[in-house]
Amino acid sequence: MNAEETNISHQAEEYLEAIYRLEDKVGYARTMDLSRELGVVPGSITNTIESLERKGLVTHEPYKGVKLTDDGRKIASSILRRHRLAERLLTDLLHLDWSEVHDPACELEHVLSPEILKALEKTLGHPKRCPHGNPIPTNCGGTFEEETVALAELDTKTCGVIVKITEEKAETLKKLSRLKLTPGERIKVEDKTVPDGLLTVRIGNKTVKLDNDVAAIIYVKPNVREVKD
Amino acid sequence: MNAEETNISHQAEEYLEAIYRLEDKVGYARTMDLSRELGVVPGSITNTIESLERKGLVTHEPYKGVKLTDDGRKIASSILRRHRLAERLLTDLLHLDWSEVHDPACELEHVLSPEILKALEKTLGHPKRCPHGNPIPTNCGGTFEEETVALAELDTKTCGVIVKITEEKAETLKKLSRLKLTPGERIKVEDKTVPDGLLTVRIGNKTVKLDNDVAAIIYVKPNVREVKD
DNA sequence: CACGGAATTACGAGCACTCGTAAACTACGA
DNA sequence: TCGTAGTTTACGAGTGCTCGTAATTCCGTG
Repeated sequence: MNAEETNISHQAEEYLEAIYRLEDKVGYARTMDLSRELGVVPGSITNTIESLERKGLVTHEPYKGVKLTDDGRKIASSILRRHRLAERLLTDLLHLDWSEVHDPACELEHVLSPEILKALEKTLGHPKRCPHGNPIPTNCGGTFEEETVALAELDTKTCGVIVKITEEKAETLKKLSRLKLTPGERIKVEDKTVPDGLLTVRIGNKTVKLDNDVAAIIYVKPNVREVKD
Repeated sequence: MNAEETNISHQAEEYLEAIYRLEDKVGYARTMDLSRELGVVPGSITNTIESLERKGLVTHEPYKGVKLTDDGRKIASSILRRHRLAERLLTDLLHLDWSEVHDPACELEHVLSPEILKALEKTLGHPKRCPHGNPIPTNCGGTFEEETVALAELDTKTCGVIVKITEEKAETLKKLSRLKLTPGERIKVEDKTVPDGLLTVRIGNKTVKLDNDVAAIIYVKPNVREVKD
């Protein structure tokens, strides 16, 4: 059935996942980005990328960037799928907070067999998004992306519903969780004129100030009252 | 907090788990048993055992057998705990059949953090046994063992309730599952006089013949109508 | 066109592990 | 006392992977 030896190490899976995420977010994956993302020195990145290229999972144009091949994208989206379903397992079934499920899901994603995944997806009711609001790739590798805009780019005095948070650092998420800045919540930009990159928003019945870098990872669907799952 | 470096590889965890199971079942763990259990040549077993001994996890009396130390037992029971809770996750929450959860649980057991485990146990309602009926070690390492007897040793014409199945080979379990020979079911020995190591039992409204080696891994609580969880 | 940041190359090295082999040894029952 | 199954010993070896270093090369910009 499967001609090629798909012998991917866990670490290689992490590489593919990171590339996928970066392509998703900024359209390309550069050495430096991967280096930062994975906590590995640039030289090592290039080396490992080369080995992934030998396996036909990425194409690498020197000094241009890395792109997933079809095979690579298939694997990467499968990993992301496992990752995000694992996150929903942790939130929906084990009732952990959405801000603390990313790291454990990084471990789980490597041990979820297709059979488990199938059962998991069925139990969860075929969710479309992970707890952070990012889309869960389908079994065939497709994703449906909601049209959203970064909170930082929303006009003053406009409302929207938080759709997704595009960063997974534990402490950032914990902060957002405490402020109830959660996917699905209604949010309104009160003031953008404050100097020093601060943004005033209304969430629930509270008003909070946000750093611009935080406002850059929160994506919102503007001018709607709610977002269907 | 923890003085010692607890740096156990996954494979070493499998060793400890196997030793624990064997001690439980027959009271000791010999090289050959481990060799069979783990699919590794006897010489290698002794080698690895020696490294476990250096870590203070087992004691090894040459030509006598291996025993877990207190430290080793602590780790082993924690692994078994993770393993069996993982199995219940798969059966109770993901609705997989109890006959097919052992192998995936072998993978899961290595990535279940204490936090996940705690949430899992709470969600499951603090179960006392795995889907095969074997006791789940508590957080402190204790277990409560039901008093049971092997089906093979039950007298003719006596009834009992299946408490546990003490083997985890997928095909054996699948066979039992198909026959509804499941923990919790009432069973009655109809006939033991058949030659050739066959045993006739009544389960549900059917009568089936069992090999003696199968009857040896089914443990029963005799003369009761049901077993509490 | 020179400069600085980014990327690449070509190593090496370490590691941690795991397992197998083959030869010697022990225990234990016949 | 002997034989055999079980066990230990002492190696080696592969292997697979991952990462860092350091020197070089490329690219775009001023």
